[in-house]
Amino acid sequence: MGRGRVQLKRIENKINRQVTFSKRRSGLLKKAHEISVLCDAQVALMVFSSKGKLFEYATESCMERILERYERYSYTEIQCATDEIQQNGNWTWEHAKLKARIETLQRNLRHYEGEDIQNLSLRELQNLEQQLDSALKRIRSKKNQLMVESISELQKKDKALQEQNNILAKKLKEKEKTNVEQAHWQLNNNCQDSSSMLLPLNISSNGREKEDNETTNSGVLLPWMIRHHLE
Amino acid sequence: MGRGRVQLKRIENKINRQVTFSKRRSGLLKKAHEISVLCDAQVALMVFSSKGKLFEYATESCMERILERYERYSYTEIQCATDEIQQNGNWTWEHAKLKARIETLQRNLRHYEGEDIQNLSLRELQNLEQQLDSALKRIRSKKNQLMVESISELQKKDKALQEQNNILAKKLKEKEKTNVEQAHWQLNNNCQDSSSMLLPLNISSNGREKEDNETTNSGVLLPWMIRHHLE
DNA sequence: AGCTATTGATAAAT
DNA sequence: TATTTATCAATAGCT
Repeated sequence: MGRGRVQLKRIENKINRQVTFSKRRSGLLKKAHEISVLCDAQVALMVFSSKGKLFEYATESCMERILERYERYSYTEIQCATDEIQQNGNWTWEHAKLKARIETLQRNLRHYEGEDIQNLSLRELQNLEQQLDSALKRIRSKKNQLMVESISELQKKDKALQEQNNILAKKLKEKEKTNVEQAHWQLNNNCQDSSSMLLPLNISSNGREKEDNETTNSGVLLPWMIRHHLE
Repeated sequence: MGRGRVQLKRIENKINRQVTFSKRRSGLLKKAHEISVLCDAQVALMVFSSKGKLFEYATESCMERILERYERYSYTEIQCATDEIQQNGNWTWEHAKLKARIETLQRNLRHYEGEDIQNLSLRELQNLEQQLDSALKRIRSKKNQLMVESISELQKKDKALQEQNNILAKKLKEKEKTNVEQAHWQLNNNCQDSSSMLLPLNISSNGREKEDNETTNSGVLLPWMIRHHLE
């Protein structure tokens, strides 16, 4: 849609990004509303611009109820697990502790995200920098490892497919040869119309390779498409 | 889009509604993802089908953080809300929510620290890398800013001290001159022992500069030594 | 679940 | 920011 295909990656030009955001945002809100009306669904949508401004949509203008429903959906299991604690009693204390812990974690997280760093001292910034730098190194190394694995797996698959290909091509050749011989034989013996002679079937390398790759890909998940161990 | 214009009202035919829901839902999720990538926005989307099944999308697979951000945006007075809850007595629910949040936060933190990344997919690793990289940039920029400020402040102080120095040196010179004149005067008038004549006091630039710097530093905190606004 | 004819969304230009 | 226009994308109705 629009003058040219769009790459799914961050629009670098700031103006364009802003314009696109504005357009797509209204489109998204519209579609959210449409599905909610057409299909009788409950929808909640929150969009934060890169500048931090919030745009939201909620079916029947009731974000609250939908969020509650979402939380009910998500936390049912945990709720059961903590039923026991309820009887032990000191809820207020427990609650305060958890809240404090959350606040700390959130502050740390925001720092790791490079946000809310206005009030940090040089020393704290240096610690953060060091921490992030080493984390980044580890993550890049892991990413690299995954990619290397993925590549070697693909290469292995590629090799296997080529071999299979060769075998099939060989078989095909033999078959053609047999057909030709048979045709000759028929020609020599019966002297009939030669229109029944078959052209070579078009199962040459290109067409089949593609097909094989497709079936293979849809059947096997490459390492980077999934979590290694489902949680 | 499609074979005919669509009325914005509930689709009565159950089958059609179900099919349309399925199609539009995937379209909506796709568009939510697109705007989030293209425009660098944070998006959270929840869709409940009419049968109550939940479908969701969240930028960087982290619904929790976005919901928190939303709540921060919407209710600044969380503590008031807490008070209400306390009286309503729905402790179990609240407790479960807090615990889940802590768990999520901790997991995210560990990821930001480059730990527990064994089970992440390539895509998740890439998101992490991007996030950390941009955070690191911001932190380094902030650190740099602080250092530059600090340097310019020191330079300003340095300049002021040198001026003060010059003034003091000048005054001293004048004083010496006066002393010499006085001595001469005494000498001429009284012809007494000259052993009482004073040597110039050792208050030359080197010694005093150091002293001044020390007192100044202990009195004024440089910007990078403190949080700008104490929390 | 696939397939098209259509409508809808939107990127670029204004 | 709003409008226009040329294109691409989504999807309604069929199979």
